[in-house]
Amino acid sequence: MSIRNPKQALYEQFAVVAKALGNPQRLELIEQLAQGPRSVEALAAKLARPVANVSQHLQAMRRAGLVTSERDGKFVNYRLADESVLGAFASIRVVAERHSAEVERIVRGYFDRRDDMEPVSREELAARMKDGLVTVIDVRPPDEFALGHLPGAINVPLGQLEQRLSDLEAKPEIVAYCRGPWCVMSFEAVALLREHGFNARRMEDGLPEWRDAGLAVEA
Amino acid sequence: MSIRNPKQALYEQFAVVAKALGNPQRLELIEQLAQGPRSVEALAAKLARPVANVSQHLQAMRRAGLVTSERDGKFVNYRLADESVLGAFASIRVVAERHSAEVERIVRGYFDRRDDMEPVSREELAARMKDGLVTVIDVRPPDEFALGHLPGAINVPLGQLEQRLSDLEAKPEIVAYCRGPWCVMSFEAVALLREHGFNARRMEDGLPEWRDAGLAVEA
DNA sequence: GCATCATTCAATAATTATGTTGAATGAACT
DNA sequence: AGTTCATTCAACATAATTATTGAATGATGC
Repeated sequence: MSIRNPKQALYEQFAVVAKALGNPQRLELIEQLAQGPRSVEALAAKLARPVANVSQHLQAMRRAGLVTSERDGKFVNYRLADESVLGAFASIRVVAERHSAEVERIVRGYFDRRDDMEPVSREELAARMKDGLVTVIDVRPPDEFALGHLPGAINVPLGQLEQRLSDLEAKPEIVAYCRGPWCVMSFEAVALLREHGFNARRMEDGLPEWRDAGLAVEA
Repeated sequence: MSIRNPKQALYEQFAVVAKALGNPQRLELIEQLAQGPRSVEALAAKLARPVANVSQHLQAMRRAGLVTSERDGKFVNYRLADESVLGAFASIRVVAERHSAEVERIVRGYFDRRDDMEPVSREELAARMKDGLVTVIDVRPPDEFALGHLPGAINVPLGQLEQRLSDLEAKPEIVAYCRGPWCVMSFEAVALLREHGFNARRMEDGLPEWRDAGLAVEA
């Protein structure tokens, strides 16, 4: 029976989606796109990869239904198809975190040296923001900040943090966040702030997760 | 990509997991394993694939952390690593359902065909039986079958149908019947057969009506 | 029209994934 | 010890994926 029954045909389609997620560069593109729509050129610059290569990966994701594209002048802007794409990314990350010895090794080796940096959850941060007890800094580059950030957050790109320490208000606590749970910049920011005597922590998640949770975003 | 920062290393690990999900056969194995632990042999039988092939897919999934295996006598039982694997499967399915035109096409085609499960009338069936164009299956329990059935019909109780699919002759069409026009079993039988790629319909009436119409009955 | 520039395409080469076959392994049973 | 049998391995062929390069496309602005 070389006939393909509908069930198998469906599995093939599901596999197409999973395959489109099965590449580190494409996952990185997804994380970038989670910040907002981007042109091919901008993404290529972020990943430091050839434009043609990024374009091909984006097209592969478009064929799988992960992203959509729209021409704007001479640019083509890609964006995530919807939040379910981030959901799939997140659930894959959960599997990897739970079952990949390699992930544990990497995480312990790189992140856990600083795991006294207990992260602040979205909910806790939202509550403390309301009470005005916290200064929130967004350590992402200005272009990403411009496309959306936590209400009241101030943008201090990591590279400028050290020069701008004196600008920071001395509220009881400073919370730094960036692109997502694995984004290194917020770790480095907190490390630097603590070095200079600030009471600093990082938010557990990044802006995409904050937005997906239905919390307010400022533009 | 010769230097690999920890972030990229993590993306690579996430990609390993997604890649392991990016194959229709492995997705089907996951669905089977969702029912409970299974041996390689049992899975190979279910998927109707060579044992060595299934074994390799299972090992690929084990390397990615999706499943675990445990020896039990001469069998090796595989099981899902945990429920997060099903979560990943589900979230991929959601993406596919929302964004794949192909999935929509398959689903619509499949259900439409189910809806128009046009029954075969007694007269039409009798004619097609004479021409040898049709395999007739009686999905009632064996005791009822023994008391009388359509000439040439084979008895395949509904519960055994899935295991005995390979026994079925590949005539142009299969017609299932049971106790009467309101007997659910023939509906289910036809649905199952179509799922597996057979061209199947149900007879409008059951055996009593057939007999009452004066048509031949075998005992 | 013509030049510019972001994006896409096409061709190539290298790597990886997949399925098939038959042999090897290793536990259980006689 | 030898046999059986589920599973795994190894070798091979084929197909798919990926990165790279340079050229083609197509919208924009002069």
